Amino acid sequence: MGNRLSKLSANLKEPQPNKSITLLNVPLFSQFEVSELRQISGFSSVKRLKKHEPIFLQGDVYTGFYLVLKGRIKVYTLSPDGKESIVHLVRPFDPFAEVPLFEQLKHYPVSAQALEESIVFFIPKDDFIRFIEAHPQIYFKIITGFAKKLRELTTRLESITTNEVTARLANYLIMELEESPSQKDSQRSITLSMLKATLAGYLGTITETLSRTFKKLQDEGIIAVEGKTITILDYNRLKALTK
Amino acid sequence: MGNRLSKLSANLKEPQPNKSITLLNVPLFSQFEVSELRQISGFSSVKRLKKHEPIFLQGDVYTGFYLVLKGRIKVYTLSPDGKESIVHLVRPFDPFAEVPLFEQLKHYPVSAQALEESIVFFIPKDDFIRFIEAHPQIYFKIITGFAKKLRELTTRLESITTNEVTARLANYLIMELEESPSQKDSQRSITLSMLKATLAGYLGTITETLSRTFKKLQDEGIIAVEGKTITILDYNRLKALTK
DNA sequence: TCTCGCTTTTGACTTAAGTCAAGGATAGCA
DNA sequence: TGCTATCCTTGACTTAAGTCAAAAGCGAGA
Repeated sequence: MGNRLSKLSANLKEPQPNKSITLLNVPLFSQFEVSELRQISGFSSVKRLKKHEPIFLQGDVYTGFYLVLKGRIKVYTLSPDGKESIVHLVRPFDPFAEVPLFEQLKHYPVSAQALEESIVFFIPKDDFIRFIEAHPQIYFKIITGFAKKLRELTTRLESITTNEVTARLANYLIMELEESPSQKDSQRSITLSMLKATLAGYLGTITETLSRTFKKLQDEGIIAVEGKTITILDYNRLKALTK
Repeated sequence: MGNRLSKLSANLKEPQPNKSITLLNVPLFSQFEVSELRQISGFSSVKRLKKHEPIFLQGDVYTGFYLVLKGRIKVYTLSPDGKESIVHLVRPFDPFAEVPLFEQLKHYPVSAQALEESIVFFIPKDDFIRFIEAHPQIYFKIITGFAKKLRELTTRLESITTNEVTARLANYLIMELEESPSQKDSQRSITLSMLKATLAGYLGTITETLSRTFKKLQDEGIIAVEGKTITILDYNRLKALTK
């Protein structure tokens, strides 16, 4: 395993190879052998992104999809009047912009931007289609990934239509807590990887309302907010707001 | 082709076989030959549903998925306090409850009910998994179907978070008009296949608000509402509300 | 360390949509 | 044809959240 990792890290052309950052961690590719992963990294490229750096814009010609290796990516749309709507917040090892591959779209239907300093892996569509044809086992993984996205979206839709902002924020905080690695119950705190305005967009509200909602939860002693760090003081009461 | 159709209709055990109702119209299966379609109908069953008849409930043991052959199906969830949230409105030839197949779920995560008199096709999960394994070509169709659902959900999420009810209703009416077969611009009218309360749920609002919104559009001379029939009087102005 | 610009908070106000309650309309059935 | 249950509409009122404006906080670079 150590061998695999170091070979791959070399392929990713990382100046200071971080062994934990490799395609081996990507569920989409987890079934493949090193030789096949080499093949993938052969036609793909690594991109380092600064905070807030755009990746592609709605309407750009569709050339392929991405995997997040490190950081956080925001996938969003802008309505004609400039209102931003957040479609996904993508975390490490998950793909984004892979859906258009299967829709004969010629252009990206959304925009994407790095929320923090990030590393992504770009996979050109034609090479990937060729790879799929030669390795149809990957279909199942693609389906599994889509199923996960569908579940996430239906849950969000449900939350936005039936809950008020307080419940949606509580949902989000608990989800972050559960998804974030380690520190199960020790230090129950979350560091936002985005502007509060972005979180507001994800929750289907605006920054002022989010600010007031944070304040309300803080006044009630349920959380403590210090800049981008939110500490959960009373998990049970937070959970109770969830619905 | 006439031959194929009649054989299949027989398989569906339709008392008065409607030739247009066959698996041949189902995109998921459109690539298969008659012999394979026979195999599918061999392990599946046809269910005739009365208006408002429940199909399965959230929490029921997951036994398989469905295809709509005729009618309209509502897929929904109920929140603890009884508020209904509509996940999908499924039209003929589209599948529903197929996502859990790929999530190792043991129970249906949603409920489903016929909105009008309908005919559905039930496909048991174990038989279908065996079929998939023997016919991996179907993976691509499944992916395509999921991609379509993902697009629909992101569009709805966007519409619900950035638009007001008037725009959402306009969106819906135009979508219905475009999706409904024939009658392109001749008679521009829509017949709702559901209660107005259900449509309200789909649009992320409530029946009173929907009623007032219908009235507003009617007062402005954009549509005419007579019971479940909505006639579009001024397509351009309706489209302009869309955003 | 200071500044400038961006982010966040706060306040006062508006508004779209939800709630509650009542009255009509309508469809399905006896 | 009439009855009843369900569906839909309307009115009066409340409320959560959005808008607009200003001040405060903060952070990256000079």
